[in-house]
Amino acid sequence: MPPRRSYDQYCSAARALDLVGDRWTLLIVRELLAGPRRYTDLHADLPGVSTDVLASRLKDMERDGLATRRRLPPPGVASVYELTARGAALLPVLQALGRWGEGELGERRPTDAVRAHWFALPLLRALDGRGVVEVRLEEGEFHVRAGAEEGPAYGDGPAPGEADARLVMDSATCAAVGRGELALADAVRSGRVTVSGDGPLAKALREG
Amino acid sequence: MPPRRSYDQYCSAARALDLVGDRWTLLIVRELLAGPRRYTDLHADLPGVSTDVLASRLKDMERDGLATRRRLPPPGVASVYELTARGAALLPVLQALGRWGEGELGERRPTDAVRAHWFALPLLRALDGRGVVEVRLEEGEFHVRAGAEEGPAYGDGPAPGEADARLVMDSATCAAVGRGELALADAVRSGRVTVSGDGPLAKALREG
DNA sequence: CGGCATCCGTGACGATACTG
DNA sequence: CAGTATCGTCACGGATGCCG
Repeated sequence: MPPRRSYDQYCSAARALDLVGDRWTLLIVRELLAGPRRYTDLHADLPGVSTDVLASRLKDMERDGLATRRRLPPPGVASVYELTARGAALLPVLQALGRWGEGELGERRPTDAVRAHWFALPLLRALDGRGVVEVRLEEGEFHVRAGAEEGPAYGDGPAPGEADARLVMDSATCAAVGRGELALADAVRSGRVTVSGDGPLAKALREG
Repeated sequence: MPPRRSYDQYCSAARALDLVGDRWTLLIVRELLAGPRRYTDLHADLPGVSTDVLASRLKDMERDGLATRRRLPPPGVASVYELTARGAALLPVLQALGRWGEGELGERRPTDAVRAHWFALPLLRALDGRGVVEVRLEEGEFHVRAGAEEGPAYGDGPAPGEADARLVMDSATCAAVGRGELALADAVRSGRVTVSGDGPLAKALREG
């Protein structure tokens, strides 16, 4: 195992890039912010990454304390990767990158892959700690745990526990809310978002 | 010229990494946040970058609208690179990376390069818009333009215009203030920072 | 079948030398 | 001074094979 390549600069940003500056690393973090994932899941949701690079990145992340590998309880021989607290602390980095990248996003290109939970990252800011929200788009369903102190920040599918609100919208609306162009309350008012659930958040959203 | 390599994901963070995810790119941005720089300056302050990679990154950044090349007025045939507004908007990304990387920074390694203005990036947060401040460390002098709407966020040497305060401290103190572990006012009170200048900020700092 | 390891072709990178 | 040219090396991407 060769020693990790470093920029060798006494600068915290350069040190961060020593750890997460390699190709694919931050996108793996984005995936794991959605909760524990198996190797095969990661490979499926990161089209283009080769098997050896994915394995190598996961090893690096384990060595560097960003992720851990955990055997799932029987039955099954599966194991999952999940972020450590240190790894999860990269959320602000991904948010800053995402905010900056919004200007470049534009329309979806035919070659672009999409996963529903990729819409969760920008929503996390827009919801600003207002609880656990489930969202259904045409592309799929995901949930956001805005303001949750521990555990994954978002995830695929319905929320594991009780959600504070369920929202149905299209991806353009979801993107606009995530960008902050459209307040969630306004989107509900204009009928672009349908709210269900009976938590306080759901009621507040329905009643404007 | 080969088409730019892309992750091909409909995700703003992935799009951002398409543009700034290559090795050295964000560190070049960090350098240019200190103001216009010549090719040779960049090469000198980024030990380890090869000449062709530096030239290639600068071309990419020009093509992508992150930086522009400008001929300096005669005499001299020099030209400088400087960030566009789009490029300067990467400041939050570098700040997020820097904040995360603080935990890894530790003591300076013998192989680590240091430049005075690398200490400016974390200070920008700690000063929180309190004006133009000049700082002198053993490693050199730099200035921070906290809260400045336009122009470079920081730079080497004394500030081009009038500074609101001048501070002398050691690099450990500077790093602690940048990390938020030590309030600037407390550092002044304990004598770890010497304040000069007669602007309101300098007076406020001296008077506690 | 999930989780890699191996092999191979291509492109990116790093160091040095050289040029307008 | 500001790059381009060259070259060896390494990282990456794709395919395939192995092994529990």
